[in-house]
Amino acid sequence: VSTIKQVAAHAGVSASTVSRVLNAHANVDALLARRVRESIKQLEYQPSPTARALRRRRSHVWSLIISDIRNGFFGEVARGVEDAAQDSDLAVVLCNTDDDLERERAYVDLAIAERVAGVILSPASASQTSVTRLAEAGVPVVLIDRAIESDDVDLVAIDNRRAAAGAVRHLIGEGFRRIACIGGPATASTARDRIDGYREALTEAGLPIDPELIVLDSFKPEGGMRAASALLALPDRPDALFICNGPQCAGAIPVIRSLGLRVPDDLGVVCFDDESWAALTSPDITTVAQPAYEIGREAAAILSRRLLDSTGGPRRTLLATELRVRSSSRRLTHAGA
Amino acid sequence: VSTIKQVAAHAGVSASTVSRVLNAHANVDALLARRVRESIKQLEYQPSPTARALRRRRSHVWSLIISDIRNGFFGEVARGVEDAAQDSDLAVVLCNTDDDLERERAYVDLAIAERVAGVILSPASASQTSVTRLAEAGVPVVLIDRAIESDDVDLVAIDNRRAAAGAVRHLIGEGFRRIACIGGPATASTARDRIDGYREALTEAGLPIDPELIVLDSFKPEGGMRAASALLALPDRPDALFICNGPQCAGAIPVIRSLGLRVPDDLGVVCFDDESWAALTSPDITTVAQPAYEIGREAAAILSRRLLDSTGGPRRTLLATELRVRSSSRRLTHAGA
DNA sequence: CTGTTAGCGCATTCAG
DNA sequence: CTGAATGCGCTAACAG
Repeated sequence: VSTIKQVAAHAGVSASTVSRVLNAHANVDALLARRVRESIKQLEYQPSPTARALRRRRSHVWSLIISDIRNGFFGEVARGVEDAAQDSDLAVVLCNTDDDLERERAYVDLAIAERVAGVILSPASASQTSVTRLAEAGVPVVLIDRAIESDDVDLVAIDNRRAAAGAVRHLIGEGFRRIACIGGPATASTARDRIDGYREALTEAGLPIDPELIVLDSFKPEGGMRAASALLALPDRPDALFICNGPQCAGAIPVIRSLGLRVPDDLGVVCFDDESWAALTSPDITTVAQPAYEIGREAAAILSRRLLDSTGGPRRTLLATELRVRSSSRRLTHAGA
Repeated sequence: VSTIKQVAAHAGVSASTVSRVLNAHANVDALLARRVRESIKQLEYQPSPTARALRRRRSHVWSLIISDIRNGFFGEVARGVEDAAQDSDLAVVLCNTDDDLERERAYVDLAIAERVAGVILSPASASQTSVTRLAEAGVPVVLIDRAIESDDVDLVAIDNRRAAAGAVRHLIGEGFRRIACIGGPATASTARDRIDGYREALTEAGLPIDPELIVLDSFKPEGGMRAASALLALPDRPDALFICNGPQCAGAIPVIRSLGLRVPDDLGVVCFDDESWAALTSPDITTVAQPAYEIGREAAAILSRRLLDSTGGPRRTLLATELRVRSSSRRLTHAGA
C-alpha cells in the first residue's frame, strides 16, 4: 500500500527511475537498480494496476464473455483462460450473458470503457454481433466455441460439423436408423453446424432426413427436457437421440427414464460435451469430447500474441475432438472387442 | 470512447458539472443537467472505470477467490455472485487457487493493490489465512463456504456439522452400521465440520468410531478415487460411504462399480453437494444439497451492504441445506412411501 | 544514465 | 449553483 514516490524517496532516486527498473527499461545503473529493488522489497511495494491502466491506456484484465459458467464446458474453458492469464499477470473478469444479446452488448461496452487488454467471447448470435464494436475500439478479440458470419476475427473452436457427422455415423454403424436430433438455438453457429453434420451423415448413408426428428430448443437442461418429451411422444418414435450439448442431455435423461425406455436397446444416445458425469450414468453415455480446457488456454495464448504483435490476418484454430464410445450407443456385439 | 471533457464541451459546461450530474450530486440546475444528459447520450459517453477507480481510491470490481471453478458448487456460487454484482454495476474477477496458499496469497495481494471494492473468499486454510492482510488494507471481505479460526469476519455458509450428522443419521436409520467417511483436507473448516457431524451421529446412535474408516484426501475426484479404493479394500469392508464433497463422489463411483458392489445393497452412498448429475446415475445418489447459488448471492449482498455501512459486527449467515434422499441409500421398504 | 515535467480521466476541494 | 484548480499513481517525453 505504498506508492512509487515513497519507494523513490526511500531509495533516494526519482520516481522515473523506480518506474524504469519496474519495467525493465534497460539503461539503469546496476547499483541504483539494486537499491531500488531493495526498497521495493522493504516497503512491500506493489504498483497500482489502476494507475498503470490509466496511464498506459490499457488495463490488465481480460473479459471472458460466455453464456453460463454453470455449463461444465465453460467451467473448463474459464479455467484454461485463467491459468494462461496468470502466466501473463492478467486478471480475468467473468461475464455471463445467458445468450442474451442485451447483456452481451452491455459487457462488450464495459470492456471497451475499461480498455481491457482483450476479450474472449462466445457470441450469442452469429449475425447480430458486438464484435464490430470491439474492433472499432481497437480491443483484441478471440472468439471461442462459436463463430460469427464475418470471418475477420480469431477463432478457437472445433470442427462441429465433422464431429457431429462422426457421432451420427457411429450411431448408424450400430444399426440405428431413425435418429433424432436435439439441437440448440438457430442463432448459435455451433447449433447450425452440428445439425449440418447430422444431416450429412444421414444423407451419406442414404437415410431420409425427417424434419419432424429435428427439434431445436435452448442449450439448457429445460431445452433438452422439452425436446426429448416431444420426440419420444412421436407416433413413429426415433430409435436414437443425437443431443447437441451436455446440459440438454442432462435434461433428456430423466425423460427417457420416466418413459421406461431401455438404453441402448430401445433408444441409442450420443451427446456433445464429455461432461464429468457422462461416464457415471448407467448406461454410461457416448459423447463427443471437446478439449474445453485447451480451447480456453489456446484462446488466451492467441490473445497474448496479438498484444505483442497485432499484425497478421485472423486465424481459425480448430482443435481435435474425440468420440468416446460408451454403452449408450453400443448395440452390436463387436467381435474381439 | 469519449471523455468527460468532450461531454462538457459539447454541453457547454465544465467537467465538474458533468461529473456532478453523473454522480447525482444534488444542486445542479435542472436545465443544465438535461443538456448534459443529452450530450452524454449523443456522444455515447461512458465514464472510465479506471480513472474513477484511481480518483475514488476504490475500484469497481469484486474478487472472487475460490479453489476451482470446475467444481459445480463454485460454478453456482460464481453465478450467484455475478448476478448480484451486475445489479450493482460491479465486475467480478475470477481467481482459482486450487487451495494453494501461495496462489491465495498472490490473489489477495492483487486485490489489495487493485483496491477492489470487496473480496469473496473461500479460504484454503482455517489457520493460515490471508484475511488479516485484507482487513489491514481496509478491503471488505466475506467468507463463503469455509470459516477461519478468527471469527471477526462475515461468513456465508451452511451448518456443516449438522448437515453431515443428518446425512449419517439417515444412513443409520436405513440400517447401515459400518459407515465409512471420505473426508477433505484437514485444513479446510468444512472438512473438519463434516467429520465432526459424522462422528456425532455415530456416537449418538451408540456406534463405534473406527479411525480406519475415516480417510482424508483432496476434495477432487482423484481424492475420492484413492480414498474409496483404500476403504473398499479393507478386510472388514464398510457397508456405507459418507462422502464429503461432489467431486470426490464422482471419483468414488467408478471404484465402486469396478468392484462390482451393488448400491445400496452392498454399499450405501450419501454425498455432499447435490451436483446436477446426482439424480442421473443409477442408482441415483442421496445428497446433501447446499444452496450454492444463494450462498454466492447472499455473500454479494452482504458485501454491498458493507460498502454502504461498514459498521456493525461480523455476521455469520448459515443457509439451510436439504437431504435429498434417493436410491443409493434407501434399503428399507418404507411402508406407505 | 537520471531527474523534471506533464498528463492519462475523473472527482473533489475551493472560490466566485 | 458553477467553474477553475488540484491530484489520485504512474509512465513517457524531454532535458540535462
